[in-house]
Amino acid sequence: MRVNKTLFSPVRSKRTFEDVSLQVRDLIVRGVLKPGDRLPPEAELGEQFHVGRQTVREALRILELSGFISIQKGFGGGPFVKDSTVGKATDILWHAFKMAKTSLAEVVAARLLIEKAVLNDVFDRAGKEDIKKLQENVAKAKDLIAKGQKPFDESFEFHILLAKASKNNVFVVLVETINTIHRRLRSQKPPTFAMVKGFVKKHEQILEALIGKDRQRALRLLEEDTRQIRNSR
Amino acid sequence: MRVNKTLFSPVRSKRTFEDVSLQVRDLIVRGVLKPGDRLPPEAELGEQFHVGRQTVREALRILELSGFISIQKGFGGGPFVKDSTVGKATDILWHAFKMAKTSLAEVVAARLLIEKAVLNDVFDRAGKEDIKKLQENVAKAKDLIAKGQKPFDESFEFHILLAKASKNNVFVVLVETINTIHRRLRSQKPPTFAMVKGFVKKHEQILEALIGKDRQRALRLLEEDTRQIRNSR
DNA sequence: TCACATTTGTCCGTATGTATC
DNA sequence: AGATACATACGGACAAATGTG
Repeated sequence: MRVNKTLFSPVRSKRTFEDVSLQVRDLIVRGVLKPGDRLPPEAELGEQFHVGRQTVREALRILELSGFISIQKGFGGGPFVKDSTVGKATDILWHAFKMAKTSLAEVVAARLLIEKAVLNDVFDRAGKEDIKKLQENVAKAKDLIAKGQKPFDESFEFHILLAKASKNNVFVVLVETINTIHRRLRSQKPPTFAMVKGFVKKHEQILEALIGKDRQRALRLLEEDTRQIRNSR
Repeated sequence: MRVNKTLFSPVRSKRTFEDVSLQVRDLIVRGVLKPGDRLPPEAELGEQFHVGRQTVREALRILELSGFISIQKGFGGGPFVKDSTVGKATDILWHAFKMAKTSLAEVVAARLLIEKAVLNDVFDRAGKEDIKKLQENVAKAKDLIAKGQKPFDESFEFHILLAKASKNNVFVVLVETINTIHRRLRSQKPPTFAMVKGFVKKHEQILEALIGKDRQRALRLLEEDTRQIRNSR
């Protein structure tokens, strides 16, 4: 009796460009190649790996989409090692949600639950530096408002800083991802000046509650903040 | 004064293969092309888009890595539209966490907080069908144990079913992502038979608490279950 | 401003591997 | 077992972009 090969052999698809991309990826993940490093041009990579240029290009496409490298054309150009890979994951998840016809309400509900869990952790773990960064963020946002500008990025950054104060990198990535998706979902109608002003006001109050160690008030304020964002559609 | 081009022109979509992949991706996202559909072979796609085969191939690489299509070789093969795009995002996040040197403790903490939030929602939203699916899952796991096999996938699936019972697609994706990463982090030491048996026991108790509407007990059991998994390293 | 070198982007022709009928 | 249809891979060629002198 012949062994069913689907049981034992789905391990290798034997595609050369995958092999090449995996080799380069490992060099980056293991830190041999560091952010900012320039890889050899396509032709030279082909010589070193003993493969054609087309194969190299397909490997580079994979690495580029995965966020490991960026590519610049022309003199002095070529593939460069990038530092962050979160953005591309956000992009893929965004399309995954879109395909699954995920509603805005679902995203808001998920965002609220996660940020509440994060905030709860922040109360136990935040240090002086974290508080300081949050204060600077709010101060900058208020400054921009005073100048008549919308502190859109600062308003977004506040939530990232909160996640960082939880001292858990997973939360930073999750909050970044979900909030980006949330922002994209309602991007057709950007918030008005009054709305952003309301966000900053809430952020200031959350920060006060955090300093005053008033956990329940902070959680309630965060909920109001998120619902405020939801209604901005 | 010359306008800084980084302010206005980061829109560059000058690359043909990006254009091609975007066009095909939109057809899939908008549902014109549905899961299981077979796309024309590379040569024909090249003719329709008026581009070369290499350009088509690079576009297909992007779509493949993004999880929108899979590619089969040989007669009757070609690019096929896939249904789920979550797996690739998980892969990218996994490497992102790895590069950021995220610890197992951080992943476990994040997983626990999210699953507790999800379980809390499940108490309000789960219907009869959800309970039934969870019961079937536990029954199958117990059955495998009785046969002396490790119900590894079932033990994983239980948490996905819980997320689905929350009726929020975002949670399904998040739980799937984090749990997969958690599993990979401890994959060097797979759980023993006794451990998996312990998981299933906890799952059964959580299900009982869910049916009995004992929210606090269910949350406590979930915490025990997750900590049990952590200790299996 | 004008070449000029470097490197990616693109196309074509061709050959080989692979899965199905 | 052989023909077919498809992806995979190579090499050559030229265009386009980009920085240098």
